[in-house]
Amino acid sequence: MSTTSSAGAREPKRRRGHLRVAAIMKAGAEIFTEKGYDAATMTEIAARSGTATGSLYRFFPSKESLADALLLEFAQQALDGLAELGERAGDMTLDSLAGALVDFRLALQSQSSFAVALVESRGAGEDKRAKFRQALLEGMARILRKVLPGLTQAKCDAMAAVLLHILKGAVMAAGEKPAAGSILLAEIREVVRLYLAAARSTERGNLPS
Amino acid sequence: MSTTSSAGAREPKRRRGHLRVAAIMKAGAEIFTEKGYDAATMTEIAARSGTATGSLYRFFPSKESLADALLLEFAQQALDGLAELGERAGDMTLDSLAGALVDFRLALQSQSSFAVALVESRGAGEDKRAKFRQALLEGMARILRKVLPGLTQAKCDAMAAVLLHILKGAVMAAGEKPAAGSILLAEIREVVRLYLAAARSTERGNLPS
Amino acid sequence: MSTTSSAGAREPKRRRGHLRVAAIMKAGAEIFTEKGYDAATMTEIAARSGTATGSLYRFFPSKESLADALLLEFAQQALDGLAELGERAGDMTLDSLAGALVDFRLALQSQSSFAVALVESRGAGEDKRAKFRQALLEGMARILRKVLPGLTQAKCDAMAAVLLHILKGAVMAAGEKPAAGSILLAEIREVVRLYLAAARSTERGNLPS
Amino acid sequence: MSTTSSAGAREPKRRRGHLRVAAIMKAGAEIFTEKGYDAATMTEIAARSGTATGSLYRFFPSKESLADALLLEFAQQALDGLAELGERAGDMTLDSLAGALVDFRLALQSQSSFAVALVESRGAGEDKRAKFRQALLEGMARILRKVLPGLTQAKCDAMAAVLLHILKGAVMAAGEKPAAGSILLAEIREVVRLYLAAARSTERGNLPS
DNA sequence: GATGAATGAGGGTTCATTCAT
DNA sequence: TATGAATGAACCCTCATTCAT
Repeated sequence: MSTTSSAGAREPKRRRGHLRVAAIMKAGAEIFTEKGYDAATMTEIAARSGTATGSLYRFFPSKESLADALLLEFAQQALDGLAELGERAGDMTLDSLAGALVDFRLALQSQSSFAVALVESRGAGEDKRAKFRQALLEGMARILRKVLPGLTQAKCDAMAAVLLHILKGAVMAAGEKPAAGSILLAEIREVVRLYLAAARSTERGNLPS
Repeated sequence: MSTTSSAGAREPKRRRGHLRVAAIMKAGAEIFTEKGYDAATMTEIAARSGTATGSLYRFFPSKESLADALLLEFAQQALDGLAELGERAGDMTLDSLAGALVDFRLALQSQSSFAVALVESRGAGEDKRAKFRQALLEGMARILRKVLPGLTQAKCDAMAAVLLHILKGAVMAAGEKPAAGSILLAEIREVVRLYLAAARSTERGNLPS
Repeated sequence: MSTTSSAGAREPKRRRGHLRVAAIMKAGAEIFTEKGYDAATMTEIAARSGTATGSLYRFFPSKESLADALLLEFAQQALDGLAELGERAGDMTLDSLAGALVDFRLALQSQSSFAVALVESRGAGEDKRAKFRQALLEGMARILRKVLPGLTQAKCDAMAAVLLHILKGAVMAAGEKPAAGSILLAEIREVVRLYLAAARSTERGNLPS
Repeated sequence: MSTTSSAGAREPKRRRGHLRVAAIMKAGAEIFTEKGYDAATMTEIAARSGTATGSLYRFFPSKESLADALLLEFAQQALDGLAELGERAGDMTLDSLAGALVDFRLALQSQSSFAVALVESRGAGEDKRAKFRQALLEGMARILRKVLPGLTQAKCDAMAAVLLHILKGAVMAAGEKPAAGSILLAEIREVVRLYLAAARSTERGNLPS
């Protein structure tokens, strides 16, 4: 009881804490996206999120830690999205997989366009990004193994890396004027499809079962 | 002879100036690449190039001007390389063109690994980059029109953008351990080849002659 | 009561802010006076006022803004003093007006010795100074019109400018050793008196009523 | 003979040196006038005078020394002009002396408008200016003693200082639009005349002979 | 715990002065 | 001796971070 009540007493605080953190991360995401890591200022992030600088530093003890948190969130979404796609992948044609991959990447971007800037730009934190990248690669490789089971491990890893890169191009497409953009998107989808299809025929040779 | 000697009288200065500029651009390239535009400091660039800050500012009157110079050099190389490739493209199979494109991109990167960071990075100078990118796209589109004359203008432009993006992946490959790297490179070459080949069959439809 | 206490809650901060600003303006006044605008450094002003550079910039976001504030304060005092003198001027003999003008100028200087350096000094902000000077001239002309109503507008304006300049000489007097200084002051007062008296006889001619 | 010839051998150099110095001082005067002491740069002065920085520093080993030389030149002119006026003063009415004094001050300004800025503005070199000012005061006092021989020494010195200050006002007049300017000048001349005339009647009392 | 004023190291840039040529 | 490129201390200003309230 006392436990419960004390927990209850704390709950609002925690909830408030969560709201604060969410507000800060939202503001951070926006401002990092707008200006890049270096040009973003903690003061502005604090202001936009309606937080005092001191409070901001209670939740994120440094600018880098805020960027890290944002990155982590991005990684979470990316990995979750990839895993979820992996579960559906078995039932898909390569064609629709290609589309799904592009959509996945676009969704990622629109949800967390900020993080990309961070992932690309920061000098420090190389290792964190490497780890995240590794996880992404594994997620992608898992999908490939599911839809193209005949591939060697090495081929699978290489394809994962290449696909990840190609998909990044979808973002570029989204930045263009709608007309040109949708053509670009179609092209990217087509490349992905071609790549997967080619891999399938390669696979045939390996897996004559 | 007297000409030579009199020319020599100022040569050392000029030569030293060129050396200085080269050293500064090298250091700038490195540090911009390592840290990005904002986080790079003129002081560090000066130090790494063995120059006093004041001297650095004699050659490049602002941080931005140094970045611009680096970008220009990169653009020059990129555009020249692309143009040169364009001249050879007519005589190539799509296969060898794919290889040549990848090689071109790699050469670009190794010569000017720096500029990428700048081209990607945030801030002012958006327009300069846009212009450069436009030039690059045109160069690529020109090649495509040469080897795939049946393509529509729009398809050509879209392919140019997508190819440019895919080729950027070659850089990633170069950053890997040799073993994995050469596999990755091979994959990218393969994707490019597939993409070109697919475009050629599309083209057949358009150009039934 | 509660009002008082709640007001008091922020009072210390505000009071400290005011003290800070006052200390900064004092230091700025001193150092601008000692070295002139360009040679004065924000670092030294910060140091002399016991403030960190960053804090200084919180209150005055640029060197120019500090100079402006100083100028404004000076202008305020000058204009107020002149206006106040103008109200008393009607009841004064020209003799006591001469003394009052000199005293006014001296008071101005001792309160704000700083601003003179700024008003005189070079650079941007020419217009602000021109505006201020214009206001001063008008204030002085108003006094003259009151005590010498027969003067033409043009004569009045000219006299105002000349008087303002002569009075500036009082400052010079204040900078001398007391003995020589009081003689100088007496001379200046005398010149002013002479000038006013001469204007009055001129005026007689214009206003034979 | 050998002396003569060796002197002759050196003469061209000396002459060239003098030309250089003159060019530098001219450029220095202009640029100090245009921008003030601090904002003027040795590089620009060198460039405008067609001199290499190194050479400039051979003649004037520091920025301050150049300013000093300019000041000295100004002092020379001022003192010479005053002395010359002193010689004519005996034969003049107070009226024409007033005019002559104003003209003298204006001439000084137009010949060396630069130096005023230097005399007023610089923090260092207080002593040099004091010495110059002292010489000026003596020159003025000498004139006064000549035209108003009955004055006490103290009165004379005080008047000299006040007159010098009033005359400075003539510069202000010269800066105005012609119309207003000539009115102002007339006023200043009038004040000077009044001041001198009043002193003469004072003097009468002292010197009833 | 929350607040936001205060801090001061560090960034880009300038310029008086020096010194290799 | 003349030159002008090189030097580096110092300037104005910013902002991540701390701490008194």
